This record gives sequence, structure tokens and C-alpha cells, in this order.
Amino acid sequence: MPRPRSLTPDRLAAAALAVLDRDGAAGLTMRAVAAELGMSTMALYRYVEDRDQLELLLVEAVLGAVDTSMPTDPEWTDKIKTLVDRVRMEVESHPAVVPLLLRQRHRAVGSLRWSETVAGILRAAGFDGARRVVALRGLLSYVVGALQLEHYGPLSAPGTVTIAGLPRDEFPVMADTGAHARTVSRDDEFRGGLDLLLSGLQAVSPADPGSGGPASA
Amino acid sequence: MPRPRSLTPDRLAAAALAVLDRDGAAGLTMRAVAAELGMSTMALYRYVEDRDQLELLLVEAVLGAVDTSMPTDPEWTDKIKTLVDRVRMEVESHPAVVPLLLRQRHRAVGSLRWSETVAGILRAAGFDGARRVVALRGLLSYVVGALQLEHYGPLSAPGTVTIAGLPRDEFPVMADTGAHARTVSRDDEFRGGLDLLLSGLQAVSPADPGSGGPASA
DNA sequence: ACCTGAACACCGTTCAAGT
DNA sequence: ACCTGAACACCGTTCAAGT
Repeated sequence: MPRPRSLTPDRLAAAALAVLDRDGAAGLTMRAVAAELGMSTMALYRYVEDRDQLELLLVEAVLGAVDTSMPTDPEWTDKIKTLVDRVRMEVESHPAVVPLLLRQRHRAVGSLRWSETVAGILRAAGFDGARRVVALRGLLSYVVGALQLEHYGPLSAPGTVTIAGLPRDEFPVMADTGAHARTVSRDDEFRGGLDLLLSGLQAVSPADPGSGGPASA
Repeated sequence: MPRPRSLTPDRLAAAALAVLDRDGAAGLTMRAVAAELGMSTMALYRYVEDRDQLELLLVEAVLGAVDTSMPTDPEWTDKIKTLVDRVRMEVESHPAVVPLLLRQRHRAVGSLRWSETVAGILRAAGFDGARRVVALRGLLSYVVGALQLEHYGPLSAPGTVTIAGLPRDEFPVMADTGAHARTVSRDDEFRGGLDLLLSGLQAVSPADPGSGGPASA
């Protein structure tokens, strides 16, 4: 008499996410997730092949919550900003997922759906072939890098080398830069960097050559 | 009769790097590094507080090898390209260091020396205060993200979802983008993305307003 | 001081067994 | 079929002991 499955992938992912949110990446263990569900550790292996697959399920859960529908902003650059904001919002509501994101990203369908929408925006803006590949990859690189930098903290974070107590003779420019850093909010930093990239994209955009055309690319 | 120290931080880092290069990030254990040195595992703890500090030593070794002297390129954008190329070259000669880089970056002096030089270039280009913070952070985000993306492989890497066998009806743009992806080399991808960012920087540069001035930022 | 080996508290996962 | 518990091969690290 086969017992019915007591778990759905969704419930598993939700339990894993609860553990992750509560105990951080280091606390995410098969044992902890099983305990969260009130099951034996080995029961998980009936639903998931190994720990790696559990992480994938978790990443899918986070990225799957991202709205990837086409934004309605009139400007294509604003459309992209909106999409970036959406991932950022979702990821930052589960900060501990950041370290898992990279390893699972290319296997997660949610990541692909996001890319599909962004690539669609780029195509509509006139980016074809290799231009679109480079543009999409560039955006992805920036978003991934910026999320990681945000997660692992700014230079002011606790560590051997804090930007505050920097030897001015050895790092004069950084000492000065660090002094201004506290006046820039996390949002300004993230969006400011994205604006730089979008400004570069606009400069090389075939459909919308901007105010001056390609500057350096 | 105190025995003399048999190890220097350099030798320790070199041994750890040898293990990392040979066995990858998963193979980097205290036991393996000790074996590499022909010592007992616990002997390492005389030179390093814990595993985290060993990783820092390792990251320092890699980043410390990066030439951070001011490049001689006439254009400031080319100066930055040169500096980015230098980190990239060093990191990619030890690919397995990529996952460790993020967690240790803000504690590594090598990272700070690199930032100091880049910040100096930006300052000379007229970037002050918050502008310089955003520019530096943007560059760092891109470099970190692009290195990680390169390391964890493109969408064509082995995984449940490969861009090759993509359902064309669900991901039409990505299927098309993927077809073009194989015509773009890793170098073109990395440098192309950087060019976009630099083009954006040039557009907002106070000293060199480019051909049109700020486009969107 | 410097180094060692046993031991402890964890992991992910295999295996044999229970319903 | 689904679930359990003991066991195995790993980790990083503590501790007591050797020179």
C-alpha cells in the first residue's frame, strides 16, 4: 500500500527558504530542512537527489517570485531599470540566497525568464547578434556583481582593513573616496552604477543613438 | 628550547594555492594543505587562526600578484582597461579562487591597492565625491560579476536548462541570442561589457564630456 | 615555542530495515 | 512507495600531550 507523497517541491523549497532566512547560508543543512518539516533527514532524498538540487529548488523559489512581465515604461532603458529593480527587491528580501545564486543561476528557469524579457527589450531597442549578447551579458554581470558586493558589505564592513582607518599616505585617494562613501545610499550606489551601464548602452544603441553616438565602444 | 618557525605566510599561501589549483575549491581543506606541507593538520593553526584566515592568505597571494602601478596609456579609459585586464589575468590563472574572492575581497590589501589606483584615475578624470564612489563601485561590480559569470560558465554550460535546446516558443529571443552567443569569444564578451560601462563613464565625465554629455544618468 | 594525535561536534550520503 | 535510524567518510576545531 503506497503511502501518498507528503511533500511537494513547493513545500520543500519553502522550508529550505525558512531555514535560510532564519539561520543563514551556513545553517542550511539537510538536517535542518528536515527538522523544519518534521521529517527524518533521509526523507528529503525521496524528493531531491542531493543537496545541490535542494539549493536549486530554493533559488528557483526566489527567482520564480520575480515578475518578468514586460514593463510599461515608455523608455527602453527604464524598462530595464524596472526589471533590475524587481530582481533586486526579491533577492534582497532573502539576502542569504546571494551566495547560492551564482552556482544555481544558469540552471534556474526563473533566471532564463528574466533574461528573455531583458533580451526582448534589447532587441526592440535595435540590439542584434553579438551586440545583444554583449549587452545582456554586461547587464547580468553588473547585477550579479552589485548584488554580491551589497551582500558582502561595503569597504566599511568589519574586517582587517576598514576604509575608515586607512593610512592616508598609502591610500590617499581611497581615504578621500571613503569619506564621501557614507553620503551615498545603497540605492544611489546600485542605481548609479546601472545608469552608467545604461548610458553606455544608449550610446551604442542602433535604434536610439542618443545625443552623440558611440563614445568608445 | 623553542623550535624555529618552519613556515612563512608565503609558503603557507603557496601550499594552499597549489591545493586549490590541483583539487579545486572543494578540495581545499586544512587537512589537504597540511599534507601538502608535510605537516600535521593542527600545525597550521600555529600560523593561522582558522580556515577563514587561510583563505584570506590565499586571496592575498593572488591579488598581491596583480600589478597595480599606474598604467601609461594616454587615455584614462584605457588606463582602467589595463588595470582590469591585469586582475582578470591573475584571477583566471587560478580560476578556483573566484568563489573565495568575494568573501575575502574587502579584507585583502591587494584589493585596496587596486582600488586606490583606479580611484586615482577616476579623480584625474574629474570624478569627485559621490560621482567617484558610484563610478568605482560600478566598475568593481562589473568586474566581480563578469569574473563570476565566466567562472560559473555561460548558459551553454552543463545544466538542466541549456540555451541550445531551448523551447523556441517560450524563449524565442533567448534562443536567437544563444545562437549568436557562440560567435562571441570570452574576451569580446568581457571587454565589450567593460566598454559599455566605460562609455557610460565617459558620457558623465566632467573633465571629458565626450561627444554629447550625460545621456541618462 | 612548536608540533602531534586523539577526540568532538558537525556535515552529506549509503544502506538495511520498517510500514 | 514512502519513511526511518544507524553507520560511514568526511569536515573544522579543541584539548592534552610530547619535544
